Amino acid sequence: MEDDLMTIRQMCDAFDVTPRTLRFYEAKELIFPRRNGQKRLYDRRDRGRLKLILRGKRFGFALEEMRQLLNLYDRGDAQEEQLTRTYEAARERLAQMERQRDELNEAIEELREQLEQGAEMMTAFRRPAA
Amino acid sequence: MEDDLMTIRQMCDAFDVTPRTLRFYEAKELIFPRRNGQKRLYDRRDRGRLKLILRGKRFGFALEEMRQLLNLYDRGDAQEEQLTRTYEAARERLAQMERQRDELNEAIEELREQLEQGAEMMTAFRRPAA
DNA sequence: CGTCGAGCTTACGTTAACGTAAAGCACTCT
DNA sequence: AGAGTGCTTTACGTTAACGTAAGCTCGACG
Repeated sequence: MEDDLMTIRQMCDAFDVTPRTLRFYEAKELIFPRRNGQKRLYDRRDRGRLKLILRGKRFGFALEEMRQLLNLYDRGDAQEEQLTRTYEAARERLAQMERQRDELNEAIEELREQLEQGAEMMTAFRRPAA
Repeated sequence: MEDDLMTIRQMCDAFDVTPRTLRFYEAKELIFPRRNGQKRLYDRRDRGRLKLILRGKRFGFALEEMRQLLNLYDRGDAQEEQLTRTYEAARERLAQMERQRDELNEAIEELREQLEQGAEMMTAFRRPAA
């Protein structure tokens, strides 16, 4: 048994992405599938990277950020500095997300207040039931 | 006293936007300043609309959405239906924002967990103090 | 008279992450 | 042979909300 390779379609089904997406990530040098003739074949490593990429996206990382983080690991020497950098990138992102959440909460509160005032206006404008 | 008009620069200073932004909003038919020769002059109504626009932006409304909402009011007949539509648009947006906040919170939690695991890895990799 | 500053118009540039043709190869089935 | 399927490459299109640059006008000021 080789390395348990998958075609592009199998990948799409497995990860719920389009072929375009996989080719795009490849063009952006985030994954490096091998070829059989001209067809792409994805191995376990490719799947691992893709999984990390998709997870990163959920966290709001841009693709370019993910590329850099992945490349840090890929030097074979996942030494302290690399790990530290990744860790710090993640902590920074976490802080960003928390700020974003706080702003969102403020906006929600503000809008909620507006709506309450609006509700009063509504009843004021409402004509007596027919 | 007329209607207490302002130049584009005064508007920019007052609302902390660029001239480009005001001209852009005008091109998109969100505000309609009058002209003195070729210079724009903004009256109280323009300022009111701009204020609503910027508030809407904070709430995450797109400009096109704001245009539609503003136009509802502008028919002179701010009747029940118009108010209702605006009210519902706002409530919908509020729901969206809450969903967005919830997703963000999930992502934050997930990332936090990852980071805790990562912290363990870090200490494992750390070599004894020099 | 020259030019300076403010404002104007027109119009292309930016950014991210793909979507969407268009056209061609490689196999397989019938 | 023809048709169909799956994959490929190349390359332009999309979206929002402006940024930015070029070139013109107009009134004021020294």
